[in-house]
Amino acid sequence: MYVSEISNKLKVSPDTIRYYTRIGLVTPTKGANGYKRYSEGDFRKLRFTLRAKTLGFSLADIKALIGISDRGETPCPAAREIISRNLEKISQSIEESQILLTRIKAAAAVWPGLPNNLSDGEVICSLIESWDEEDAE
Amino acid sequence: MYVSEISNKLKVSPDTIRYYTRIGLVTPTKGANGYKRYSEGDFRKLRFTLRAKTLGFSLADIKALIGISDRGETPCPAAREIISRNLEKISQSIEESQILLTRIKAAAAVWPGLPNNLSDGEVICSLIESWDEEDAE
DNA sequence: CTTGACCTGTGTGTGGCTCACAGGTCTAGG
DNA sequence: CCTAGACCTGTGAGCCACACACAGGTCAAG
Repeated sequence: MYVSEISNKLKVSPDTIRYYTRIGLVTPTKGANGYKRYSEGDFRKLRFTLRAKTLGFSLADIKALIGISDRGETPCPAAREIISRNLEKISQSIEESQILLTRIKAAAAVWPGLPNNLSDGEVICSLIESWDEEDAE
Repeated sequence: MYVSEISNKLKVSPDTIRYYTRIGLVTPTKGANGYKRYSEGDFRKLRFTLRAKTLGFSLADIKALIGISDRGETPCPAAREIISRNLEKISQSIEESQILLTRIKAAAAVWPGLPNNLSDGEVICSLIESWDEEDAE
């Protein structure tokens, strides 16, 4: 299989497949015409990669898992650990985003009361300039 | 003011200040010893930058706002638009993260029922291999 | 004037792609 | 046999917002 066939089957851009190849997730052989040729195993690895990604695995994580599998060991314990790490990370980032959202909404609400025009070049935008007086250090 | 003084006052790393300088948010002058010297105006721009960042502004956005302000116009309308764009973006990303979280939890829940050991090298990790049958394509 | 602590600028690496570009390959027609 | 053009390929570089490594400069103490 060539890049385009793989990318069609997996419904991602050829560039994505090429990128995964570049970082060493798969190691296709070179055909006579110089094009990269992917094996069935490569295809499965790439499909695995895309699925793992939807579970929040980083490509570095995935590369490690593939390596473990290639050495004949079962990568499931490692995968389990990554999953639990990801759980925390994502919960945290959701929290942070929600805080950010609250902050933005608050800013937007305060807005109408502030002047648009400023007397000199000292202040860039009064909303933001005057903002963090409450949460500043 | 030198880099270190600015970074102390604003409680960010010197590298951050240097980076902001590199991308042109501020344009300090060069002192006799080759060190960059920041004016009061530079300081205010950098403080503004950090505050705007806590509202989700990108550095590109911020650079544009500073440019508008430098030309003597009021950047508040532009800032307003950016804020409303950010509101949407962040709401969306929160939703996506929550979906991801649900998916991971589901995966983790299914896990104990699946075999750890595989008969051959065909499958990398059965949890993930067998995963997306329900949300596939 | 030397030791050493600290500070500086620049270059490079990060993740996960995406895009630009020059060139190769393949098919249809003359 | 050759050519035109469509498509495909590989590689290099760019994106964001920094963080880090490194060589060298600066400054106070001895």
